[in-house]
Amino acid sequence: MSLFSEQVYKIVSRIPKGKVLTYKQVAILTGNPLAFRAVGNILNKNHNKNIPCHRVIRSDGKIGGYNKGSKLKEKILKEEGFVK
DNA sequence: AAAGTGACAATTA
DNA sequence: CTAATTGCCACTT
Repeated sequence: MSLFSEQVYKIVSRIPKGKVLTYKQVAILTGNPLAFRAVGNILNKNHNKNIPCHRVIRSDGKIGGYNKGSKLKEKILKEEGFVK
């Protein structure tokens, strides 16, 4: 575990239900606005169930991916009432 | 230790 | 407007 990943986990886990953050936003909150690339990488390698990684989407408004299947991610977002 | 990978983003054509 | 290219970071091998 590195400081960066730790920050990412902390922030993502703090995302309230019904809300979503973009990878860029998360990167900014971690303190590295240019590490949006790494944010996705962290969430991808570490599929922690304590962390709602499905609340993180692309800045383009696209779903992006999901360690359990991007299909499920999209489903969850719709279930939680998030609409782009 | 060095090179490669990826759930991205912004720019250019 | 959409499609393709380049740059970036941290992690994995």
